[in-house]
Amino acid sequence: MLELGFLKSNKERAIQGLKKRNFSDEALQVIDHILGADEMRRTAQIELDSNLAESKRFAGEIGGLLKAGNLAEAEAIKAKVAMLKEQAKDLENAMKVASERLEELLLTVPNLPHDSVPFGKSADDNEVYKAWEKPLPNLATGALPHWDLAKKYNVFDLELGTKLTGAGFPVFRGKGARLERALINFFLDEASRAGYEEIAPPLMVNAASARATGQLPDKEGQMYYVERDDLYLIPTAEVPVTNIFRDEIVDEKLFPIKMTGYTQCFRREAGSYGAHVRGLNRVHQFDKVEIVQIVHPDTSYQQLEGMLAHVSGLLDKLELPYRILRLCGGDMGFTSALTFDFEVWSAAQERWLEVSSVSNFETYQSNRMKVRFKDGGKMRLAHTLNGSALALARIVAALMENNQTPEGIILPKVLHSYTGFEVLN
RNA sequence: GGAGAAAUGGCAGAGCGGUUUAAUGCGGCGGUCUUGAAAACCGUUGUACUGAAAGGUACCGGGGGUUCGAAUCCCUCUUUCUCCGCCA
Repeated sequence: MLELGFLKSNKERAIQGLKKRNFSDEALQVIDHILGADEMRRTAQIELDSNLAESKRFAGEIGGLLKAGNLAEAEAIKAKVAMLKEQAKDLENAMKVASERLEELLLTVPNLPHDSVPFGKSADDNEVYKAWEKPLPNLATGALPHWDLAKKYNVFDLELGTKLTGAGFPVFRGKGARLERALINFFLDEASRAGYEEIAPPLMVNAASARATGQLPDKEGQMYYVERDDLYLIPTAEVPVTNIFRDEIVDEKLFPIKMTGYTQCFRREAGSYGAHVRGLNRVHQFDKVEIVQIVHPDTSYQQLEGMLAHVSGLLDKLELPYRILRLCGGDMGFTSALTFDFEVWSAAQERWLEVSSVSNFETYQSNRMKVRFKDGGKMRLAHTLNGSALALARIVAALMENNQTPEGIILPKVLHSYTGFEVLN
């Protein structure tokens, strides 16, 4: 969440930022409500503190009086303390109410967009940051979309997934399952080579973790929830991996902290229907390798560049046509300050598929998470970043469609040693 | 799942109702000494909120209670360890 101190001294900048996120004048009042709640909390605390200080002083005096055998005097002071305690109860309550309101309001405010973020209402307004300059693959007539190819070559089976679980849970089989495993290993190896520590995290997290990275309360409806144990299935490895550093004071020398994790990701995708979600375009469970960084604030945008280069490198090696978008204020995630999306060309569907989202959250997550470091004796919040590198399902879809031939699907060279075969047929 | 034990600062570990402003040791940081380092010695060393500052308040796993006063007593939850059961 936004830092209260920042809001207090930069109200106008906050308002400009939220306007980029298309906040109405009415919605912008949340800032004033926050500042008001803070004021109330402070007033209550100042009174409460002096009340408690007085009680404490009296308690010490009583100790002395009792030791000296001055019972009458001690009783008189006890009566004073009782009165103070009555008042303290009210003050404590006032402070609690104000604090809770403050926290609640802060949670509803998204991150402020970076200066470079374009204005816009929807995905249509995103800026093409890096276009695909070379020609797109030219498929022969009769080329099939990946869901038809999947049947032809037994790559994955959606009907079977429906039988086992429900719609949106693909079952990969044979060479398809092997390809899945190959891509995971390839992505993890590339991330390790780039200096990311490999993490194999839990696939379920508690509410505190989900709140820290911003899934709660904003995306509660998008996560699977295990009520019996009060746990959430992770929508991305970002959640457990970033939370490794929750409530940690990090030694500045460790920056940049780079971690990668492969996990299956679970998303309810409530409200998504229609042709654009066919096949692997949108599923409830998919494999993804995520890269996460926790860095010094001064270097976060430089590190973001590095992450873009890393993801670009993966797609180059997979020989897939892609473009990079800079998301506009209306399409950015709640917690992000700047997000670049990678989209891969899916030749038979003739559309771009999002395969990676790389973001700098600045201090938005670290403030919720309390990831800090000491900067010359002063505590400062670190910056957090993450990106997909990469999400598998749609990569598989694009590889299948773009590389289809009458003999089968020709896999890019870089995968051959991982799959043990060159043609998926 | 059952029985027992435990949870204190970066770590180890004392304290078990009233100068706890949490002892002591280790580690960290600064200094003296040294050509440099080590050793030794001296000093310093948590977080949050609040305050212009001095200072104040809270925090000894979480929550609640007893008391004028709680790290210390009581209740409750959680976690860890040991043993038993079950099990990949």
